[in-house]
Amino acid sequence: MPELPEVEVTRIGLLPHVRGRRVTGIAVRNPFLRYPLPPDLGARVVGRTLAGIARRGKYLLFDFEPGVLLVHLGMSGSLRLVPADTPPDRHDHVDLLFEKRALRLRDPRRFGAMLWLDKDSGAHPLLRTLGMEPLSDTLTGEVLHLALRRRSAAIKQVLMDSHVIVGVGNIYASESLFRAGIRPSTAAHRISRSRCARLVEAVKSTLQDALAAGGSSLRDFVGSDGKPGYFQQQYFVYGRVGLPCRLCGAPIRSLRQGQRSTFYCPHCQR
DNA sequence: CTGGTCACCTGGAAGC
DNA sequence: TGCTTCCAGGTGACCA
Repeated sequence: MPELPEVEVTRIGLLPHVRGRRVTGIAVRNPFLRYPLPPDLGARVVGRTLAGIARRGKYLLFDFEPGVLLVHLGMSGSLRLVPADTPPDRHDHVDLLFEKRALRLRDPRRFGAMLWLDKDSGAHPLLRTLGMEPLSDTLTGEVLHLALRRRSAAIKQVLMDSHVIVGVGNIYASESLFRAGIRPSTAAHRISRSRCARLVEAVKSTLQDALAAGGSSLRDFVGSDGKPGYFQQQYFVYGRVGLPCRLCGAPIRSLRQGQRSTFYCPHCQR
């Protein structure tokens, strides 16, 4: 999916256009996402004013005061604002109508989600168990070192575990480990305190750089304005198997971890 | 609790 | 050209 930067780019892009606006209708063309759409979604949001959009991990939280509309983009989801009369594509499953414009959810693979959470949305099972926000001050090298103590799994897989840290997906896990100079296969609990500090800085800088570039243009992703991001031009390792490392020239290698591809430089990462 | 595997779904690219 | 196989941003459920 869109990882944290792409989700945040979407949030920031939408916010000024929809905050304070009233939902005038909805259109559901296919309610079968990862979870079925709530049958009463229309009754919950139509006529309500959107107070703001928050983000927790890769979840977008549309605040309608009495409750929250939770949206997850899965692997292939995107949200865009289009003129309300724009003909839908075959994977445009849901529209939230705001007067003359539609906030349109497109998701070819349908791994995404759209749910209604009543007050106290943070207590929802999907949100309650989430780990630390990587860009918050909560995440420090010390805290990460502690969190990794009982984890013998490979650091790449622990980095992607949303119950530890949220928002770091397959692309940014590889990129962060490259920046930190750490082998993705290293057992998490064998990483020293000082290397954890370096890793935390690498995760933060990777996500921030991606955010500044407007995210990555993924196969199925476009930002809320329909424009692509450019961060993929800055990838050090992701998708670069066989190509020379941008720092040392050694050929980038790949391996499989938990049925996902990992990329790393055998010389820069130990 | 932890780690490993599977499933969910569609489409594009590569291989034969 | 057409069919088959593999691969893709996520993550909850299930098992040992």
